[in-house]
Amino acid sequence: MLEYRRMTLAKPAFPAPDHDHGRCTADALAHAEEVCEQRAQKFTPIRRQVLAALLSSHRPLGAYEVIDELAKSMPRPAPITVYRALDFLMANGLVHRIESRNAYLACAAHDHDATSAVAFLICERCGLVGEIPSASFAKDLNAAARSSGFAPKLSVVEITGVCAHCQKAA
Amino acid sequence: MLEYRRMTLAKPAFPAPDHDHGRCTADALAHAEEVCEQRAQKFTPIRRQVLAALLSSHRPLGAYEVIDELAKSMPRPAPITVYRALDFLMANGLVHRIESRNAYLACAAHDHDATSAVAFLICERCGLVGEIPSASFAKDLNAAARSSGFAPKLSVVEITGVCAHCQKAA
DNA sequence: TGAATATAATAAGCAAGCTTACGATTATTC
DNA sequence: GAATAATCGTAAGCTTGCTTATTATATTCA
Ligand SMILES: [Zn+2]
Ligand SMILES: [Zn+2]
Ligand SMILES: [Zn+2]
Ligand SMILES: [Zn+2]
Repeated sequence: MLEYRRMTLAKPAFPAPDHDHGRCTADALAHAEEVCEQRAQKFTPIRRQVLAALLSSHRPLGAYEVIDELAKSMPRPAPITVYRALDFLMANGLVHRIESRNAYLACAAHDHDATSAVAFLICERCGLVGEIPSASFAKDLNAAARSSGFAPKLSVVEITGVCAHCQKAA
Repeated sequence: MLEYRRMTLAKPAFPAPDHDHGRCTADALAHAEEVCEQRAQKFTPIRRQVLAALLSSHRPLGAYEVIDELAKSMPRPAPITVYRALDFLMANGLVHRIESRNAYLACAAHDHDATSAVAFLICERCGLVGEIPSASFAKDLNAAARSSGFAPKLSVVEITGVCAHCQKAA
């Protein structure tokens, strides 16, 4: 029961419109610090700022949108600066790349391991993106792949649709 | 048994290195003609040529690669020309877009209905791409999505890994 | 045949994503 | 404290993906 609560709390499938986003952001930044310390990686100001920019919403941002976001609070960074930070954050499992959008999303589920597959739920109305743990389907997916002798490594699973909140609003 | 043969022939999960690709291409073009006729759509020369370019390999090609391919046998087409053809071919289920590559792939499984989800197996060694029918996993995937109230519409499932042939070659 | 529609060619351009090159700055390490 | 490595800033540029606008060519059909 405790385990169940912990899991459902730790892995919200989709960001609820009324969640405490300040807390949500603070937690993510704290988590990032922790991860970097554990791995002896440097969570430098620019890396923090890029992550913070992504955390400002639960929407994936293109690299140039990140630049625009940062430009609000500092001298406009060059693309390379942002790409370097994004590479770092992705390498450490703090940011996901949404392939179908060429965009980047701050990881909101700090408990899946960095290498494991994640599926994304992308709402076509509000643009918010949720993560669902791969456990529930990766097995079947990988089995289907392996049935033809294919050795799966990395899975991109991105589901577009309408989130619960936007359905009600319609 | 007959049904089984038909299905495995019609839905090869991954293009075998020794398959009769000439036949494979001819079949696909014939199928395209058929589909267009049934739908009263025009399978014009440029559309045919773009499809043929994509069929030249089982690799996804970017729009500019398609242009390069066409340039070999005709005056270099403008981007817009190719994009129009690609849009047409996608709308009629003859071509898939591989989101994680910003590239286009000729559909090699002429029997899945145009709207249903498909998963792709992308070999990171040889670059070939196979399709697997969604049936085997779409159910679980959609169920996982719906469990959080999300109404899934379109799924992008792209699995990178190593194909059977490249595993042997290694 | 002539109007309406669909398709294609021509020309130009924009925006996004990403990279290369190089010098400056900061940490680490010996 | 000098050498090394990691990080960052600056400047420039490349490629790809895709669009807009306009004119021309077929097709369809009344
Ligand atoms: Zn939040
Ligand atoms: Zn929504
Ligand atoms: Zn083939
Ligand atoms: Zn291969």
